[in-house]
Amino acid sequence: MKRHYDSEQTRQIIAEKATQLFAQNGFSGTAISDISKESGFSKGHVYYHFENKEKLFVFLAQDSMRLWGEKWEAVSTAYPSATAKLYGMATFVLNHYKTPLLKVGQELAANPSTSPETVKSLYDLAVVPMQAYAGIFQLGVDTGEFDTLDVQETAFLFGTWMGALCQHVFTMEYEVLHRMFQQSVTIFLGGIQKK
Amino acid sequence: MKRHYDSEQTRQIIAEKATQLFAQNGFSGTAISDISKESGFSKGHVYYHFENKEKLFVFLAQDSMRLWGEKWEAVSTAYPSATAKLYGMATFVLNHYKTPLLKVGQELAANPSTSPETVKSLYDLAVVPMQAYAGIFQLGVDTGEFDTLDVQETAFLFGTWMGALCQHVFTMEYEVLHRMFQQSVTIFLGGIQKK
DNA sequence: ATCACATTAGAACGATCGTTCAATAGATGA
DNA sequence: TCATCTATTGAACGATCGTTCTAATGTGAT
Repeated sequence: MKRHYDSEQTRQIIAEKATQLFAQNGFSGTAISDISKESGFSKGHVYYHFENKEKLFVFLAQDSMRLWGEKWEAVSTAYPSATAKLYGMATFVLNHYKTPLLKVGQELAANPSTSPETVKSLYDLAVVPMQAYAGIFQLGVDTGEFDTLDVQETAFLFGTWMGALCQHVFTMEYEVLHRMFQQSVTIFLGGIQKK
Repeated sequence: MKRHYDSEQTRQIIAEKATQLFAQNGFSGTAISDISKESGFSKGHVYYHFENKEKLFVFLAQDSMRLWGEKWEAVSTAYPSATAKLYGMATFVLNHYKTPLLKVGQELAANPSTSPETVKSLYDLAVVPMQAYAGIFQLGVDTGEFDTLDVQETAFLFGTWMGALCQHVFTMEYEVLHRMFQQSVTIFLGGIQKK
């Protein structure tokens, strides 16, 4: 049962361009007409694939976050220690910077006219990276690399910092930003490692 | 030469409500009609005081940033060391959280349709807090409290972190967030203090 | 009381937004 | 080849946006 044209690919293209635009210009800063123009398909066709703008965004955010989690799961095993994992995570976050969708999600969730289901979906999304961070810190405590610490709180603080650094991805050079990420981890580790 | 009604106060009210709305809902997420509704004055009257939306925002951002700098200048002398200043700065940032306008400024500056003068003005704005941060780190290096470090880079990293924590000001309780700020400074200090 | 001017409101504009829908074009199976 | 279904377009909608303009209203000086 083959597709007639390649509708699946069309949907993919729209999704990719939309992700990029949302990440760069925010939710209300991105128009369906922008997505249409950038992807090369008509405005009406976007609605053939996605019910509306909110649902489109939620899908993209969920999808990119799910992919993010899977990729990290696959990569993380290569690092031998919690300390190495933390440096690896910094580079990983930088290289998979679709996480800005989380920030844009905050914008959407904060808006009073956003539907409650959407808000709920968006809050649930933050769980994915937070669990990944928490896993590293729990490991570090268990192995004795890190001081005893509140794992959830530390994950929250680390995640906040990494997410904020991501925002500079459109205005700074990769090399410079990469050094910033590494430096951040070094400082962070200095604050939680066993003396 | 007194004002007829109290136009100065009117302008102040509009500015305050607008600042709050911009900080909470972003630039494109805030409509002039919102500002009108929230301040209690007509939409047309907003344009009596401010030329247009962009100029209004730039004014608010510049004004709040200038005030921020002055207040910190006045407060900072009370702290005896760079370490104490850094903890004080964290509380200060939390209590004067209008800094989110900086984040909103990024949103505006990233939008291609924003006028170049506006973009320039917004970039210049980040200088204010960055200098305040850099001052603390320079002091710490001079007094020997901190390890030798790149002052500008460290200020950038610290500022990024504090700014990101500010974003939670609308969704978290003050007490909890305050502990997060303090904890962040503790971790950060652990990474830069002399061993 | 009246005049001039500062202050405010509110209607109206063109543009753009998210969304809907009827019509078309391409592919498939009979 | 024809009918059917999917994929796609483009026009059109009502709402909302930033902005402008005109008219009304309050104030201080004369």
